[in-house]
Amino acid sequence: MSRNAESTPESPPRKRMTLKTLAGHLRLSPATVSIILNQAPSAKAIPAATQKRVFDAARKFDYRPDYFAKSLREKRTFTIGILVQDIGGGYGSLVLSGIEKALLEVGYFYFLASHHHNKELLGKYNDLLIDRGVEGLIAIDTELLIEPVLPVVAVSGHTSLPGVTSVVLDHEHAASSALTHLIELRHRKIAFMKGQPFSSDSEDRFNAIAKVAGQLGLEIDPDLIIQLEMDTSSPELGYPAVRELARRRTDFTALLAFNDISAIGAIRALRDEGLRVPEDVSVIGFDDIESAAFYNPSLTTVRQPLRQMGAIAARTLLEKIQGVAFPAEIAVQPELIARESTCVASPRR
Amino acid sequence: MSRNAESTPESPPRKRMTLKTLAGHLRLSPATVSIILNQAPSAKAIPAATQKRVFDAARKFDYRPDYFAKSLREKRTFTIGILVQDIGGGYGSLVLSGIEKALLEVGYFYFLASHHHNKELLGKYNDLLIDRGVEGLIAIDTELLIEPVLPVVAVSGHTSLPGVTSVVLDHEHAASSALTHLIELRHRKIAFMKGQPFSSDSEDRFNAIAKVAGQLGLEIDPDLIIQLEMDTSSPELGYPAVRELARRRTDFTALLAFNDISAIGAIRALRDEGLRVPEDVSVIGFDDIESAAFYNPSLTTVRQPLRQMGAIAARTLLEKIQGVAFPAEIAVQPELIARESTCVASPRR
DNA sequence: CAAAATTACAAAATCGATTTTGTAGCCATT
DNA sequence: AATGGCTACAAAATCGATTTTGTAATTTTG
Repeated sequence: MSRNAESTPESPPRKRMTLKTLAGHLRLSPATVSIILNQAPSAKAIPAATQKRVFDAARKFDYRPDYFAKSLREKRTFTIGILVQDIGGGYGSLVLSGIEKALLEVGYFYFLASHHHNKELLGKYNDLLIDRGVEGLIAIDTELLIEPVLPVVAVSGHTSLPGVTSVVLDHEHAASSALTHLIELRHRKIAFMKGQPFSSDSEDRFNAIAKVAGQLGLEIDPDLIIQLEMDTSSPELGYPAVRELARRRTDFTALLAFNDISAIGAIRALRDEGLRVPEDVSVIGFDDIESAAFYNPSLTTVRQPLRQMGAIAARTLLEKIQGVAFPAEIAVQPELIARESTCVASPRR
Repeated sequence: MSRNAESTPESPPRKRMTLKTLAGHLRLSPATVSIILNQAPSAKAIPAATQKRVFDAARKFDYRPDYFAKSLREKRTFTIGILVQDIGGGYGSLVLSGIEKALLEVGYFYFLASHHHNKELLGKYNDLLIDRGVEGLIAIDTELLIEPVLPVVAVSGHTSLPGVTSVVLDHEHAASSALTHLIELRHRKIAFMKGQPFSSDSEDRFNAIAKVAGQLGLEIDPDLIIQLEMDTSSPELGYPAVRELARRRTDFTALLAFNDISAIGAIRALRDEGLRVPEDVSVIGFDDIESAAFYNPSLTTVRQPLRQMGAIAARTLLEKIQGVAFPAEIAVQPELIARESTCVASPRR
C-alpha cells in the first residue's frame, strides 16, 4: 500500500510523523512508545491494553521510524555494497539479478559501483561505501586490493585475502566437460582463449584447462593460445585476437572461448575470415548468457549458474554479517549445454 | 587513497574519529571545528591560523563526518532511487551505465530496485526508497502509479503525471527512418511487432509507426501485426509470436521488431520456419544493444542513444533536486544503423 | 506490617553531526 | 565613560530515534 494512498481526502497529506508526535497523541513518552514498538525486553512490563493502543496508533498514523536516526543509533543500515567492473554484459546482469532478489526479499538494499578496473576508483568506492555504512561487500569479478574491514563475498574472484569467501565455479569440471565434448567430436587441434589479465577468473580457468588437457592426453599448442586484452562487455572483445589468429593459422578445428560474449565476437571474426562455424571451426562459449541460445548458430557453452551464484553470494554475505563463519570457497557446478556451434571435426584442407 | 593505507605500521588502525574527539585534540569545541570545516559564514570570524590547524588535524586523522548524523541533521542524502523492471537485458544495462557515470561523478549513489511489473512491488519499493531518504527517482521503462512526492525523471515513460520529466525518443523520427529504409528496399508487405502492454514505449512507438506509414502511403495489414506478451529480457520474447505468424502467413517481406532482443528471437523463429533472413524476410531491430552488431546476421536497427539517455536523466534529476524547472519531455534522436538483416525485397513465392 | 519486588511509565543520556545562541575580552565611538 | 561592535570561541539546542536510569504506585513476600 502506498503511503500517499493513506491520506484521506479531508486530511491533507500529513507531514511525516515522528516518534515524539506519535507519543504526544498517545499521551505517553517517546521512550515507552519505542519500547513497545520494538518489543524491547522491558515491554513485558507494559499492559497489553496499552501496547494495543500504541500499535493501533502507529498503524493509523502510518508511523515509520526515521531511517537515519535509527541507523545513527543502532549502527545497522540494511545496506550492502556491490563492486562490479561494469554494469553491462550478460554476465554481471545475471549475477546481479540473483543478488538483488535475495537481498530485497529480506529488506536489504545495495549500492552499486563500477570501477572499470581502475584501482584508484576501486579504492575510492570501497571507502565511500564504507562511509555510507554498508554492512558488507560483494565483489563481482573484481580483484580486491586490501584486506577488508567488513564481511566480503567475492563472485568469481580467487582472491585469497583472509576473511573473504569466494563463490567459484568448479573450473576443472568446466574444463573437463568442454574438452570431453570436443574430443568426443574428434577435435584435436583446439585453440584456446585466455581471459583478460584483470579478470579474476582468467588464470584459474586456464590452469584448469591445461591440467585437464594433460589428463585427457590432449596437447595444447602454445601458438593456438590467444589472449584477450580489451576492457569491454561487447562481443568486440573477442574479435581482433581471433581474426588475427585465423589469418595466421587455419589448421585448428575448434575454439574454446573465454565467455559467450567473446565467443560471439569470435564467430563473427571467423566468418569474416571465411571460416564457417561450426563446419570449419567449432566454438564453445562460457556462461550461457540469455542470448547464447538465440545466437546464430546457437552457442554450445559451459553454463555457469550465474543467478544462483548471485543468490548464494547474497545469502552468504548476510549470514557473515550475522557472524556466521564460512569457508574461503563455495563451489558451484557448471553444465555443458550442447547447441549448434559445435559439431564433429571435419578433415581439414 | 584507501583509508587503511592511512594507518602507519606503528599506529594500529584507529577507531573512526568523531568530531568530538577531533575537537578534543585541538582543544576546541566541536561547534568551532564544524564551522571551520564546513566554512560556514561564521567561519569568517576565526583567524586563519586556527583554521589551518583544524584543517591539518582533520587531514592527519582522516576525519570524515558520519554520514548518518549528517543526513539526520541536514536532510540531504546524496542518494537517488532507480526503478527498473528488470536488471538484465541490454536496454536497461546501457541506460543504467549512463546514469551511474553521471551520478558517481558528483558523489551520488543510487538504490536500484526491480519491480518486474508487479504493481504492489513497485509501490512498496517506492515507499522503501523514500524511507531511505532518496532525493529523487529515475524510472526506467516503468509506469508510475501515483503522483510522486519527489523529483522524478522517467526514461522511456510517457507518463503524464504532473511534475515528471520524461526522456523520450523522437518516435516519429524513429518510425520514419525505419520505414523509409524498408520502402527504399522496396518492401511493401511489412509485419509489425507491438511491445508488451506494460512497456511504456509500446503505444507511442506503434502510434508513430501508424502515423508515419500513413504519411508514406504505406498500408498496414492488421493481420500482420503481432503483439508481444512475455515478460522477459531474453530473445525468447519475440520467438513464439513470430513463429506463429510465419506459420500463418509467408507473404510479408519485412518485419519491424519491437527491440533488438525480440528481433533476435524473431530471426531464430523465422529460420526455424524455413525463412532466410534477410533474403526472404528483412528484420529491423530497435535499440542497437551492444550485441546487435555481432549477431548473425548483424542487425539493422534504430539506435537509441541509451547511455546518453541515462546520463541526461541523471543530470536532469540532479538539477530538479536543486529546484530547476524542466519541461515534461526531453526528446533525443534515434539513428538508423543499416547492417545485414535487411536487404532489397525479393519477389515472393 | 515493613521490606522487597513488580508494574507502568517518564526523564535523561546517547548516537554524531550542524546551527543558533551566548559570552568574555578587546577596541573604537560619541 | 558608557555604548556598541568585533573577535574568537564555547554552550546548548536540534535532527529522530534507542536505551539506560529513575521513580511513583502497587503488589508480593518474609
